Amino acid sequence: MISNKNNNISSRSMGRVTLADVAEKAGVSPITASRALKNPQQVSEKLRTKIYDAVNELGYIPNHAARSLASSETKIISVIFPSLSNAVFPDVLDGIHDTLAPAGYRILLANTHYETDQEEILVRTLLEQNPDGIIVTGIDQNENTRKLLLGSKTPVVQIMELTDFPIDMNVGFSHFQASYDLVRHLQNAGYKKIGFIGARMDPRSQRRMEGYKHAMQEIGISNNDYVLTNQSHTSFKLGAKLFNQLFTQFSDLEAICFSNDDLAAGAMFECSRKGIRVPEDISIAGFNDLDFAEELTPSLTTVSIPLYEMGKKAAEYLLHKIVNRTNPDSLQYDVSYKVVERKSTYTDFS
Amino acid sequence: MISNKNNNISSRSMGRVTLADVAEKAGVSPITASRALKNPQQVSEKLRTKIYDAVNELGYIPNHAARSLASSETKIISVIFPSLSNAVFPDVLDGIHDTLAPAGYRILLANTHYETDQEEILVRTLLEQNPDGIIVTGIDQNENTRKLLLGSKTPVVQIMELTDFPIDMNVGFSHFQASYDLVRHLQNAGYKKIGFIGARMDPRSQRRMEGYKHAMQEIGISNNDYVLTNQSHTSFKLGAKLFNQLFTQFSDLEAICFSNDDLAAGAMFECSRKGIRVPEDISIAGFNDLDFAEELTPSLTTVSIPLYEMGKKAAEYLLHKIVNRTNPDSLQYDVSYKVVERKSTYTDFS
DNA sequence: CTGTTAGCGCATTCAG
DNA sequence: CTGAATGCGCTAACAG
Repeated sequence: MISNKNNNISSRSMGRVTLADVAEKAGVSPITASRALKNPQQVSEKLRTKIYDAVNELGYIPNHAARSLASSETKIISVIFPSLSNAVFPDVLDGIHDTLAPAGYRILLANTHYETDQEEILVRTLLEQNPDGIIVTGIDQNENTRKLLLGSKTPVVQIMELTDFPIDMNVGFSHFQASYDLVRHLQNAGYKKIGFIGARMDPRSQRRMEGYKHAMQEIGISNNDYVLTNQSHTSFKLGAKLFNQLFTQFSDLEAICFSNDDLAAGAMFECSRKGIRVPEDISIAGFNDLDFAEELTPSLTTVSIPLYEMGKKAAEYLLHKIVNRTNPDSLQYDVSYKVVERKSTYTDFS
Repeated sequence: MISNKNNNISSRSMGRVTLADVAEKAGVSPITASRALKNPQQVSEKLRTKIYDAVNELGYIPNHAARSLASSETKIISVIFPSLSNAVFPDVLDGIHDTLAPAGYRILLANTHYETDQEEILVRTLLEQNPDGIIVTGIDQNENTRKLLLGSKTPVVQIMELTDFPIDMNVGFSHFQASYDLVRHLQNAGYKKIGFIGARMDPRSQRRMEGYKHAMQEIGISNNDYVLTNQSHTSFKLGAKLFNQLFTQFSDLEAICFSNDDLAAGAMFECSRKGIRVPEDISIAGFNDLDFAEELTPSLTTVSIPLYEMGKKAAEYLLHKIVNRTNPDSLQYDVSYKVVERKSTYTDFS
C-alpha cells in the first residue's frame, strides 16, 4: 500500500497533503506525480489529468524544502541592498522582481543599512538558503564576504557600479565618470566655482565626489572648502541644512553639485523658502534623476540612471548562468547614464 | 566509520560540507553537532569547542532546506506588497525587516503590481515555501486567496487597513476615517467647495475617496463633478495633469484633497510653474506625509501615517504567534493617523 | 512512458 | 549530557 504516515498523523508531519497522497489518489507512483507537475510532457495525458484532478481535490501544495533538498535547486535569489528608503533601490528591485517572478524565482531580501559588517552576516545567513543566485549592491564587500560568496559556487551579480575585479558578474556604471561628466558639463557651460555636497558618503557617493574633485582639478580650481560632506542619512531636510552651511560661508559659489537628488531638492526647497533664486543666485545639480527632478521649479539638472533596467539586466545575467550553467557573453554590463541638463543650472554667462 | 557519501561525491550531492562532516571531524555524533549549534547549553563545553572548531575549519554552512524539512520551521516570512515604487511600502518593509532580521527570520518579497489575480498566484507560490508567517497588503483578497491562506494554518497579518473580518491578524488604520477627518478639518477651517483627485484607485484610495464624499455629504455640498479619478499609476506628473483638468473646469474650487502626497506635490509643482498661488488661489492637501511634504513651499497639509511602526507591529504580531503559538492580546491593532495641518491649506476666511 | 530504489541533510523522538 | 534510529517530502538515477 502506497501511503505516507498521514493516516496516523505524527506530531512531526504537519498533516499536510503530500505528493504521495496525490499519487495514491491518482493510482500512480509518487515519481510519476512528480513528473506530471514538473515535466508534464513526460507523462501520458491520461495519467496527467488524473494527477491534476487529485492535486485539485486534495488541495496539494508542494513542499519547497523537500524539493530543494532532493534537487538542490531552491528557486530563490537573494538580494542584498544597503537601504530601501533610498528611492533608487525600489526601482532596481522592481526590475529584478519583474524578471525573476515570471521565471518562477522568488526573492529573499535583506537590508544592510549601509553597514559592511551587516553585509557579511547577511550573506552568511542568506547562503544557508542555498539561493540559486545572489545580487549584492556595490563592489566593496569585505574579504570574508568575498570568500563566502566565491566559495558558495553560487552565481553572483554585483550591481550599481563597475569593478575590474568582480566576484562573478557585474552590472552597473561608473559613478566617478558620471559625476565627472556632470561637472565638466557645467564647466563647459561657464561655471567655475562649483561646490559639492554629499551625505551618507557610501562608496558610490564617495566616488561621485572623486569625480567632481577630478574635474575641478583639471581646470585648476580645486578648493576643498567647496566640499561639504556629512555621514548622516540622506534626506530633504539635510539637503537644506548642508546647503545653508556651505552657501552661507561661500556666497560666491556659482553652482553646487549634490550627491543625490534628495539633497538637491532639499536645497531647492530651502532656496524657495528663503527667496534665493535658482539658477540666478545659485545653480543646483543632483544625481539619479528621480521622478520629481523634472517636476521641480526650476527643473533639476541631474544624471539619469536606468535603475529598472539595471535590476532587469542583473536578473537576466543570473538566469542565464543558472539555466545554461555557462557565463553570459560578457561578465560585465555597463548600463551607462546620461547627464540631463535642466533649468536649475541654466545660466547665461555671456 | 561515520561518514556521508562525500568520499565518492555523487552527482546529487553538491559536495558541500555537511553536519556529518563536522561531527566526524569533531569525533561526535551528528546530533550532538546539531545541538551544539542550536542549543549550545545542552552540550558540554569541551565538545562544543571541538565542534565549533570543526565548523570553522571546514567552513560549514547549514543547509536550510534540510533543516526546514526536518523541523518544519523555515524562518521565512513572506511579504506581499502591491508596489515598491510607491514610497509608503519601503518604509513599511523597513519596519518589518528590522524586526524580523534580528530574530533570525528572512523575508521573501513579492509584488502584485496592484493586480488581485497576481496576488492569488503569488500566495500560492509563496505558500510552497512553508513560510512561518505571511504579511499581505490590504483586506481585499479574493475568495481563493483567503481560502489558501486560511488552509495553510500559517499566521497571517493583513496590513495597511482594518477589517471586521480579518483572515487572522490585522494591523492598520481606517483610510475612510482618516480622509473623512482631513476633510472635516478643512470644513471646520471654513472651506466649502472641496474637490478630490485620486489615481490608481486601489482599495485604499477608494476608501479615502469615500471618506471625502461622506464628509461632503454631511455639510450638504456633494458634487460629483468635484471628484476626478484616474486608473493610471500615481506620479508627480499625473498630479499636475489631473490638477489642471479639474481646476481649469472648476476654478471656484477652494481646496483639493489628493489621494496621496505624490499627486498633491505634482499639483503644487504645476501651480508653481503657472504662478497659481497656494493656498491663496487654491488650497491643496495630500495623504501619507512622506518626507518631502513639510519641505515643500508651502508645506503640505496631509495625513501622517506611522508606516515604519505599522511594519514593525505586523512583524511583532507574527513573531508572537510563531514563538508562543498563541494569539497576541488582540488580533487587531490600529496604528492610527494624524491630520497634519500645514501652510498649503492655511487660509483666513474671515 | 512508468516504476523502484535510494538518498538529499538535518532534527525529532526515544534511549541510555 | 550524548547517541541510534528514523523520517521529513521529494526527485535523481537507473530500470523496465
